[in-house]
Amino acid sequence: MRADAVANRRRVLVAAQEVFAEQGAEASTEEVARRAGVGTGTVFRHFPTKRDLLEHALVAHLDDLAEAARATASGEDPVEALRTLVADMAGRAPTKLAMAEPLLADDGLGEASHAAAERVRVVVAEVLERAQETGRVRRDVGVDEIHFLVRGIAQAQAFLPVAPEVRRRAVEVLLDGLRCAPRS
Amino acid sequence: MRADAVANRRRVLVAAQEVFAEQGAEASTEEVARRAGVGTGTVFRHFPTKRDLLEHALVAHLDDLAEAARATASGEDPVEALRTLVADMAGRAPTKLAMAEPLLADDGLGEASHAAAERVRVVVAEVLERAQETGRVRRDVGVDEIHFLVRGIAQAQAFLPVAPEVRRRAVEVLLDGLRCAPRS
Amino acid sequence: MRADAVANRRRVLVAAQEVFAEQGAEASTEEVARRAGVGTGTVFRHFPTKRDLLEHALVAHLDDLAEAARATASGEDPVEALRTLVADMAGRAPTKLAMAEPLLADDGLGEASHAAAERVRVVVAEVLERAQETGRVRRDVGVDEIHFLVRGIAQAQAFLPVAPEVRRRAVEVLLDGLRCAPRS
Amino acid sequence: MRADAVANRRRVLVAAQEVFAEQGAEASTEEVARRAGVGTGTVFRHFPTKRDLLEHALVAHLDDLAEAARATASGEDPVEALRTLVADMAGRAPTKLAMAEPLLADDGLGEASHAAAERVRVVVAEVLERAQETGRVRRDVGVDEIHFLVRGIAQAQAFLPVAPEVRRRAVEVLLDGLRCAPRS
DNA sequence: TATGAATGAGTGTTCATTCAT
DNA sequence: GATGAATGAACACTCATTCAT
Repeated sequence: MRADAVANRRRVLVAAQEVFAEQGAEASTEEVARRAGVGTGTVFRHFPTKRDLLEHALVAHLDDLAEAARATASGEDPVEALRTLVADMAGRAPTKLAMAEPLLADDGLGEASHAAAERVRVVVAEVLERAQETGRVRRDVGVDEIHFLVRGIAQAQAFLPVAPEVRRRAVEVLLDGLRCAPRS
Repeated sequence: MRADAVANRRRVLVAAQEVFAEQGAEASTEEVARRAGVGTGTVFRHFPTKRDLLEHALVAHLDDLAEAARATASGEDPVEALRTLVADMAGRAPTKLAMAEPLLADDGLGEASHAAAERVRVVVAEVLERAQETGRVRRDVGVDEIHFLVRGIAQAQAFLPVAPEVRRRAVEVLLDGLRCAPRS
Repeated sequence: MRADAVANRRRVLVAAQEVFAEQGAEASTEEVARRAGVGTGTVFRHFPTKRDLLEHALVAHLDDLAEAARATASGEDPVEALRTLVADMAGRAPTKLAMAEPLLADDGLGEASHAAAERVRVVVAEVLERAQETGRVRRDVGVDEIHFLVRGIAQAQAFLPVAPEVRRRAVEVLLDGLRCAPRS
Repeated sequence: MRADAVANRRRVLVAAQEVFAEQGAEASTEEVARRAGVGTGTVFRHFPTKRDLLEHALVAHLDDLAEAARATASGEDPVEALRTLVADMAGRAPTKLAMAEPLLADDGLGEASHAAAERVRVVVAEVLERAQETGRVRRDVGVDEIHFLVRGIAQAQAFLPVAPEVRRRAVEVLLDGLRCAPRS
């Protein structure tokens, strides 16, 4: 693939994430093309169906997330890192969901998405384990439960905007629930 | 309004809830009309835009929820009632969201929806308060937090199917978080 | 179906035959709509896919042909009627083929087309039999052979326009071949 | 023109005949390029419009046909050679028509096609004349009538598949018609 | 009032053609 | 000269909305 084609592909993916985040997955491919500064034909050359476009935009999004997560993981106090990561994932999730939902509703995520999701999962697992090793986070939950709960928090924000202090308290409830040790 | 008009209006609303629950809000108005056994013109006479149709279907849905909540509230042990209510809301949430999301994405919910949501809120508040009065539920959360968290749980299930035991543990974390008393 | 809908349906079919005869089956549905004086949506309401439009235009065309054939059959000398019918079919065939070819290339003719073609076949069989009863037309050919040869003559005209006297002589060869009795 | 350019031109023409024969003239230029193992740009360098590509593919096809006809003409009994030639032309005609039809529908064949067609015509005329000299083929038909009839037979087979015996009898009728002498 | 036919802008997608590499 | 990426007009088809019956 030529250098300019690579650049265009990248621009289309960036534009797609923006547009889908702002307008949802029903946004027109033409709008994505306009935002990327290319013709619609170019979008379709790189991503022959809208599904392909959504899927690859999702992959790009997940890869960004994984990279940010790795940065978070590397420095802080493990429990604090977990908190930061949860917040970050919650913040990005509405965009992620806008892209993932139509895929799920139509034959499920593809291979590329699953692979990218797995890359995210690996980092989250690492952060979680290190937090659990401090003894300040209960050990009977794993990455799946984290993902599940974070997803929930995230999606809840998609539903009517929520007052910041409400969200903060809700997250506290969640984090309190995560702390040691499960009481009956 | 004539009696048959009233009946038609009701049938359209019931059909709309069914159709939107099954196919999402992108379902065509014609499908709603077909399901209701009326012509599309009749649907548009009662609800001049698709937005109106979605909004009133949502109101009907919320009113059903409020009624069910009132029934739940009246009998059981208050903490058990809270648990039941959470489960019920979680079960209904996907349908609710299917209708609410496009409204939120386009100028927000209207007055009628807010009023209906408020009626739900009143019942949930009552159940929560009685649960808190038992001392077995932390007092620093209110209806908003409950709604927020429940919504999250509900929506999280819409996102990739989740293994039952994962969900169970996640709900336990949430409920643990809700119990007295916030630590640290 | 309402009276105006019936009228529109008829106008669309007439327009479709004209347009497909002039421009071939690749003519756009929008052109058909324009010619019929309706919106594209109306065309698609009556004929949900282009295939449907082609198929029903073909049926209308075949029904016209059958009716004309019946008129031809009723009066003349049987052998002359056969000659007239062959000429008429040859003249109409290019239009017929324009519509039939894409259908054949994509899953074959549908039931309605087959039924209409059968109605034509019945009339042609009748004319042929009466011509054979005069003893002036060989008896070892049937409707299928007639159709096959006429189709050939017809399609040959679609390929480069042919000088009239060339066509006349070619048809004479064909008719000579049809006359009694097959030699060696 | 450089040697590799000449080679590419030839490969494109061969690929074009294959592709148009298989998929019809609506096949994309990109498919032709892929089959030829070159880029689309190369196809368009040699044949600036699709019309040019079709026209030159047709010329190549007709030149192949003329060569084959010359071989046929050289050996056999003249009447048998005519029969063989008719069969060969009928077999190739669908491919020829696939390329010729869109040209005819859009401004007619160009000069190069006419020249190539004339080269074919010369060979056919020769075969016909020698057959007529045997006295076993009527003298009032010329190459045009042969072409016309053969084209018809060929195209008729493109239209709904025909039972073999129907075709055989139809061809007999045609050949009977060609034999001496025209009866009234 | 109820109906469902008509409308036409909008969507995803294809493809001949152009042009930077 | 060769390449294949970019372009955008065109197409089949959908659907919210209007309006004649």
